[in-house]
Amino acid sequence: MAKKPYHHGSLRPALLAGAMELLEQKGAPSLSLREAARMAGVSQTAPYRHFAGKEALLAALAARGFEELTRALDEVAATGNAAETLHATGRAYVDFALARPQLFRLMFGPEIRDKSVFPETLEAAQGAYSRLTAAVEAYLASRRIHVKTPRVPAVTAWSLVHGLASLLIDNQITDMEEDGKNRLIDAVTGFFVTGG
Amino acid sequence: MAKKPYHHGSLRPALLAGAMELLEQKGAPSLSLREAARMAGVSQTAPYRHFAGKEALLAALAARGFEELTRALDEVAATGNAAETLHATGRAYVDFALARPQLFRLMFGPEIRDKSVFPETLEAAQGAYSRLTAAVEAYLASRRIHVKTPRVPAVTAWSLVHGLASLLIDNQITDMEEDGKNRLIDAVTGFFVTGG
DNA sequence: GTTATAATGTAGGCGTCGTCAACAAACAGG
DNA sequence: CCTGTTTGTTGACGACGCCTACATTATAAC
Repeated sequence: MAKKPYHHGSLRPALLAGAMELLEQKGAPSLSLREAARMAGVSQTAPYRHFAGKEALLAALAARGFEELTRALDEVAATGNAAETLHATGRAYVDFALARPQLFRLMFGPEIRDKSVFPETLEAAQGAYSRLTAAVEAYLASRRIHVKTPRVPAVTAWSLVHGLASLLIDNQITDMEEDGKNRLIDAVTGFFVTGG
Repeated sequence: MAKKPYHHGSLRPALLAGAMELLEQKGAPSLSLREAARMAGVSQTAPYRHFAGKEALLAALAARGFEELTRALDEVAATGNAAETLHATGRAYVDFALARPQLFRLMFGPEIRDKSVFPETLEAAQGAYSRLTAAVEAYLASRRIHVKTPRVPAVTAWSLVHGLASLLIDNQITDMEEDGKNRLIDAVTGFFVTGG
């Protein structure tokens, strides 16, 4: 029986892993530093050696989330023509939110008050945003549409998929069987490329 | 000096008023029943005579929010042609979110786990949704577009404005002066009627 | 190797919160 | 007036974030 040593050895990753599990089970507000510490088998104040406070731990989780989202967007980035890629990007964004709703809420919600306080989180978020922008730009170029900056179309496309994802995970869209919901997601995420 | 009587007299509205103020200042998670009770000048457990718990109080606030949103949408419902009305409806939705971000977050966020537990809130939410649907339906009719149900276009329009509102109040869209932001909002909310 | 120093973990406590049980005051209908 | 119900109060429980003071271990300079 390995009795536990005074020092954990890799507490920071252990805390992040436990906290990520708690996050996905119960959401950020119900996640407690104390419970994450319990899962790692350390005292309730040990986490403060690795994170400035609860918000800093959440910010680290959010950064991981943005990295995973970025990866998911990259995976569909080279499929078919620009219109298809844009559609697939939107679909991947919504799929990510549906697969990990609590993480998604944390990434975009108010629990992390100012991302600029957490450079790692900010950078990871910008990485994900750049994938969206790239897909929109490529689409515009393929349609020979020229704009000074792609900001307005990028925000439009982002709003569309972000709004759909938010409404879905917050249970605002009800009374649909699974199949109809899938078609709905395809229709909405495709709206930007198919036009009105 | 009127010393306070044992019975407050109208505690329920007083609690709602105080809680609404706290909500808009600090957000739902930081709002405490105890502080609302303090503002009303009663003991910390008095609110339990009028609300089953914190969530029930929040649900009542959310219901008020949906009623105000409904009113705001009704105010722009009869302006100009159907396309203009739809655009104005979207703009009013975003304006509401910007004017009362914490209330907006509460209305659509996860603090109220299941609206069906709070019929007043559910009904108020459906009232607001019906205004959105009506505007979309009128627009489709004006363009002689026939659909079996307006669900897909309604959800599309809703996603667009809801996503934009969410991104704005969660500070995801930065580095813009006020003027540019206003044009951005006009462009995004108009996207549904102007087409891609 | 010994020893100073930094890193990492613990113990205990403060003030806050949501909620519950038990009790007290005021109102309302007979 | 008397009685039952409504509406308040008091006091407590467990959980939380976070703080200070202290203990243990790793690190590295000599």
